Amino acid sequence: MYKPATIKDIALALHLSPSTVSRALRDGYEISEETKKLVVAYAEKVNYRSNPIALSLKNRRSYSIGIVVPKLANSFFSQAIAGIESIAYERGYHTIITQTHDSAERERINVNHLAQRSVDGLLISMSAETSDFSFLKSLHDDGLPIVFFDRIIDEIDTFKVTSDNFKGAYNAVESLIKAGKKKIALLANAPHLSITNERLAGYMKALADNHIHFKPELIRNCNKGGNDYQEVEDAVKDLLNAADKPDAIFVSSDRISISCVRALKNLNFDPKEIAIAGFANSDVVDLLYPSLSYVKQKSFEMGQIAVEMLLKLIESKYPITEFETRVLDTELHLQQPPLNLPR
Amino acid sequence: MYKPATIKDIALALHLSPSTVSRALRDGYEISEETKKLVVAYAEKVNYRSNPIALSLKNRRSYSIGIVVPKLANSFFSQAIAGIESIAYERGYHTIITQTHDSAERERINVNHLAQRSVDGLLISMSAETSDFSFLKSLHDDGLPIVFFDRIIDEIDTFKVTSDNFKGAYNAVESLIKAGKKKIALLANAPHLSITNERLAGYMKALADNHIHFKPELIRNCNKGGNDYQEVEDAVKDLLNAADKPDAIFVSSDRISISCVRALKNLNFDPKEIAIAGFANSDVVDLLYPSLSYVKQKSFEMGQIAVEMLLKLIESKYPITEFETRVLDTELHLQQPPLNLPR
DNA sequence: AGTGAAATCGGTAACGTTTGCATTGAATTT
DNA sequence: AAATTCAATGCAAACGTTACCGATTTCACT
Repeated sequence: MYKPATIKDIALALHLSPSTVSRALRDGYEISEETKKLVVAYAEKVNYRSNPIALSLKNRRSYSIGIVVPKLANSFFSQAIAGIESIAYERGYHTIITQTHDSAERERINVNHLAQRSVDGLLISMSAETSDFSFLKSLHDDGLPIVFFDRIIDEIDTFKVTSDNFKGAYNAVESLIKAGKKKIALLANAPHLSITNERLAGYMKALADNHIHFKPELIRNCNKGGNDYQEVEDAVKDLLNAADKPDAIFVSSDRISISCVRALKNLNFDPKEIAIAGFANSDVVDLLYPSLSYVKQKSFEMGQIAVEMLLKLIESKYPITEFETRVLDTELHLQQPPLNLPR
Repeated sequence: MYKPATIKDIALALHLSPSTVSRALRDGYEISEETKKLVVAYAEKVNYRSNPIALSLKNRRSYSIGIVVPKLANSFFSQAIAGIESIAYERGYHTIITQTHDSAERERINVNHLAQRSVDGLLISMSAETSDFSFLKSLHDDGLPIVFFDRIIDEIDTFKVTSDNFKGAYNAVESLIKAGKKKIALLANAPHLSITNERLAGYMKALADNHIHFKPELIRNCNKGGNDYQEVEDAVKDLLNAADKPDAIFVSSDRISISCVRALKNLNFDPKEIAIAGFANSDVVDLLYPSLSYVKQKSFEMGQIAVEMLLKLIESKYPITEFETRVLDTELHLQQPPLNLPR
């Protein structure tokens, strides 16, 4: 059985008390240089490592932060996590990553598990399914530092980072209009997500500013957030079989954008006839066919900002009451000119 | 400050001792039904959750397993993790996911951190950069259960799961030959990875079986494992600018396959002239252009099998000395017939 | 010589939980 | 009635660490 050396072992071997050893290892001022050297040397020899579990129990601090995202396979989130880690490691924190697969129940379980593992704080992007935030609210009320990113919620007052979803959507839809599209459908995520509504607003404003009448019948919500391909294909089929067939689709969600591309391919639609623009952070969007214009979020930066906010909360001596919601720009990548395809 | 209810709190409130409360909650036979009901009811009321940290300290068990992979953004790994979680949660274990970004140092840090957090076991797929396995070996010798998956190593004797990389490569290369390709280049990952060599062997055997002379000058290794796009583009450019230009490329690594597709696009090669076949687990491979034949690994299943092996190790009463290496089949998806592209 | 301040170290409790052992009281047996 | 059994509960130690409070020694200064 794996049994690492403890402070007690060292104390016993060196005929010292555990407290002296502890202080020597932490370079306490009250310990003589001589003893320190002795202890440090012996600790080195037996490869002593302080036991983080014992420390967590004692200090109620773990120097680790919990991350909760819907899906790791979603590039946006894995990029954001990379951003989080880049800062966290630098500051001496470890990360514990969990995914919810957009299930409200799994989210609750994961969050509670993290809280009890005494993570020092939580970074969370909400699952599409969650509508009851009370479990988070009570943890937050109890003093657990939480920062929301991307899929933020209004119900809890704390630091938040998200993208300028309104503008991102506006610009994408505008680009479609400028390309001559007149009937632009909207394929959206679950309607109670913050990002869904902001992007919907951007879509509507772009239409209005360009004097295009808004038609509710051109909107489809995919409540499973693109986790279920069939749902997306059905929506696309439904839209494109309508009498008043749209000439473009704006997709307001990362995963759904991909599914929409696949649907157009599977349904054999001519890419010339129906343009796509959508949010997408996959690192291969530019290689997809049919190709699309895409709105890319600054996922890595968002992760960095989120974790910095969280560390501010964690390390602050005094309770913080003034919170900020950072909104990041998005990047619009226009659909590439028609491929130079082989005949 | 966040402070959940403890057994002591309950004991105090109910004028009982902590031990009685503990036994009541675990349904100990020595406690009267009456008391049990009382305790359980009160625990429910104050939302008592046992403190996993204290339990870990006491039992030297954490009911959590550590996962170490090179990169979450790599679909293969996020799929494998989903497989791991599906079983782990069912069996009452939690997962702690970390990524190494193919850095040997980060790998060592993460592994040691997990070991000290007293995970009950480790699931690891090695970083491309690692050549010194001593840190793993010593942990394993000390009794930490470890299971390797996908990128396995010979140096440590334990359970392992990987794909039939030989056959996967063989079939892919064979399919290229059947499609009439004669000069097939190989774009490979770092040469000291287990999977690299197995796939190389499959490539060579397929050539030999089809009486194609093996030419070492058609091989390029990307030591950064596709994390550096430029490295791949350079290799592709180099290959295709040769006098004896290949008519196909077999890519023996997931990320590099994607980079290769991108390189062909950026370098403006005619997909008709140069075919690609490669390992790839991205969920959008089928939508890429230029398109390719791809070998898909059973990532989800691999994760499931790996975690089952690990749990066997963890929960076994007696030390296990007979180890198995499972080898999973791969699926070959042939390049789709030429797209019905718009003129 | 006496006082006291450093310097250096040890003892103990505490974090939350479990567990072997001791204790209590009541019920049962002889 | 005394002895024995049994059910129900409490006590204390332990997991590894640190913080507080003392204890001891040395040494300088009056």
